[in-house]
Amino acid sequence: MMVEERVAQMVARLKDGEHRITPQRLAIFKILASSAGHPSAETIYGALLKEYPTMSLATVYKTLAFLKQEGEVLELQFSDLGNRYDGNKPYPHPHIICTGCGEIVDPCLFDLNDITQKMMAETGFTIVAHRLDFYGLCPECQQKNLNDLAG
Amino acid sequence: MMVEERVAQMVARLKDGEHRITPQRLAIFKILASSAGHPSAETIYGALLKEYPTMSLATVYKTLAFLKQEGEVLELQFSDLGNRYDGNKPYPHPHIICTGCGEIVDPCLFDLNDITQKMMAETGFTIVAHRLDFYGLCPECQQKNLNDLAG
DNA sequence: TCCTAATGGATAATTATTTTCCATAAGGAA
DNA sequence: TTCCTTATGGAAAATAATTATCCATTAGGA
Repeated sequence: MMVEERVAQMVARLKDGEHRITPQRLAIFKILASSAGHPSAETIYGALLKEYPTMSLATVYKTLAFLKQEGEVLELQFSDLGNRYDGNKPYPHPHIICTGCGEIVDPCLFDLNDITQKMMAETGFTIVAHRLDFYGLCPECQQKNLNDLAG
Repeated sequence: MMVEERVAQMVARLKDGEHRITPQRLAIFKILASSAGHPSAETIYGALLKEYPTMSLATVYKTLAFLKQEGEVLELQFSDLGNRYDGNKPYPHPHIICTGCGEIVDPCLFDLNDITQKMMAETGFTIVAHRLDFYGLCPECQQKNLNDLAG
């Protein structure tokens, strides 16, 4: 989906819910829609400061909480890296996290529907979401490690 | 594995590494080995206070960080629930988390080896660990919801 | 028993996130 | 377009989890 398309989608959905579209919110939507990675609140805040010098971190957090509640953003919780946000695919999907540089990548999708069904049958839970993260070193960090060993 | 067996295992491994076995550490090992659930640092601290009135939360955190580094405990990070610890199966395995009561259950195991192999081939990452969490309502919370609606 | 580095505990510090409170502004209504 | 109401933004304080500091204590080998 194109960036403008995704932004328009967020705006439309929020208007339906009788929520206001403010310049600050729109700016945050744009950042989320145009981020390939998974920015933190702090990263989003930093990217907005030039255009919105009065922007407050609290506003970023409020907007993220709001988008999360509306199902328009996926929150990935990390107590060490800080939480990260995905506004492009706000539904469960796998991630690969580099333990070297902290990069978070979306691999091609595959779904866990079959496994989820089995889990529900086995445990009696009603499962509505999941999270699947793989941890390792990205190609760049692997190379860097080799160089460090050689040098 | 029996509780004593697991505790003995932790003690043996730490002694190998030239680490000291103190009464406080031993007590934390026992709690971890005998917890079916996934206690938080605070929960472990609370359980120890009766026997060790001078126990400090810092000691619990230090010991958990130490066990994590030694690969004897699995840390599950949650920025909202607080981190939880699993000293019985300190290796990646799936969890089911109840969004109602916060309970964390281990379903029967299945492995993601095949999927992990595919991920590595696709992305070029060297994957060394993963995390798979399912979110939903446990049977008790489902029943409670029904009762709330009826009442 | 002695010795010494590792450890425990009280406390302060950090860091991410949330709340408060009030002035401001969005956007529907007139 | 102007007005009005109420949601929102922003500064700052408050929370809460976790980590670091500092020093007295103690585990456990010599």
